[in-house]
Amino acid sequence: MDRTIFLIDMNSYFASIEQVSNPALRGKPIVVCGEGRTVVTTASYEARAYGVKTAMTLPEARKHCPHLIPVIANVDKYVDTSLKIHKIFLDFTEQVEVFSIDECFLDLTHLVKRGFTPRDIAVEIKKRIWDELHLKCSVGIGPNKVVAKLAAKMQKPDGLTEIRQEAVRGIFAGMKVEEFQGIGVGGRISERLRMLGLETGKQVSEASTDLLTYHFGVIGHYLKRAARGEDSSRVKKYSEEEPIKSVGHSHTLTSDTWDMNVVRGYLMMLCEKTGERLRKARLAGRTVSLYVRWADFDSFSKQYTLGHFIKTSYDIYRTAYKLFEGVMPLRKAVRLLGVSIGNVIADQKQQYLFEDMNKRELLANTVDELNKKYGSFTVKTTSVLVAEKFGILERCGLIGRYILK
DNA sequence: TCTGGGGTCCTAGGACCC
DNA sequence: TCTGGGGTCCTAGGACCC
Repeated sequence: MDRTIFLIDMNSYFASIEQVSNPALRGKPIVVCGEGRTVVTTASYEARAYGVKTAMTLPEARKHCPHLIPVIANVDKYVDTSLKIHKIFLDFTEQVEVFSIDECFLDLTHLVKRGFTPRDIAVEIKKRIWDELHLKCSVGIGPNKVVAKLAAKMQKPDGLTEIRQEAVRGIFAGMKVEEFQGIGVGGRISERLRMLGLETGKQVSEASTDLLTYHFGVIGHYLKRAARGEDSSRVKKYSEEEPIKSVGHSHTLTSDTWDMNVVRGYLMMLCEKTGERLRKARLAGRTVSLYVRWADFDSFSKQYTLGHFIKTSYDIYRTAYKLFEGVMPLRKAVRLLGVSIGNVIADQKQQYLFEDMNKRELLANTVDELNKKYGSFTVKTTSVLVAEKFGILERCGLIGRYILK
């Protein structure tokens, strides 16, 4: 039975939202980026015309376009806009699977059966997104998710590409393996496929399953099918939300450091942010991971699984710091620190009254509530105060934005 | 101012239990 | 006493996605 699957990919998403909300940025070459030692997250089409690309460093981007305007990312705003876009999709089908902040799969088989053409549905969805949010998107249409995903990449911006079932085999057979990027075939895999003499979709689809599974494990089976444009996975319903598996934060220091005070300060900040989000999601976890990238870009991760679930920033910090002690004394300067908590479960206890919580949880919750109401870091726990003492907030570029409010 | 930040999944080896 | 195997959990690293 033929299905009609859409992949809708928002064009230059973060940059377009910034241009919609600030008229002064419209028609200008802008990039959305982070703070400190950062790279381009999204470039507007005006900036792309100069050769500015995602993942470029800011100085590099400026070389291409000297009058480039950098805008600091405001993720809350982008999430908010995503929810509005999802609402539009839900008017067409309940099978809306969120693939990323700017991409969704939609199963519109039922509308096609009722006589609407895929193209007309796509035009209507694009019109609504434009009318209501002034944003453009590319729509890829195919008989399954893999085909829809590749179709969406074929025309940008403001694209609309439909690949019919009868055309799938021919199109996929003629594609180079590098063009499968985005459907689970990244740079490393396509490179290894090439080394095996498999350069096109046709060659991969005709390769022996034994060869593919020998070199790629379980991915081998998937590769052979994907290279033919075959995929039977269904589009999930919007209500079937995937449970969160881990929550974490990482940050590249403004400059490499040997200073343990700076390391401790950053770890506290990261644990504070991680804990805050963990509690906001009403979760608790028991595996704490530490990620360190050294100045020479070498990196390692360490994790520890506790016998009980934790959720306070302090408990996360205690474990993360213990992990860090395992690499002391430092042999190289630290470039990046990351903390995450996994093995998470829903934390029912939080629905109980305050009196059920121990003092530390009560404090953490109260701080979170106040910060939610009045802005991040309005109320500071001791760890943030210590971080502040060592100048970490300033180094993070946070001073003035939060502390002085 | 060379190289961000948020995730997920897979693998291989070791510990431990039956 | 020696040897083997299955299952599960954990760790560290790598690949992938946007």
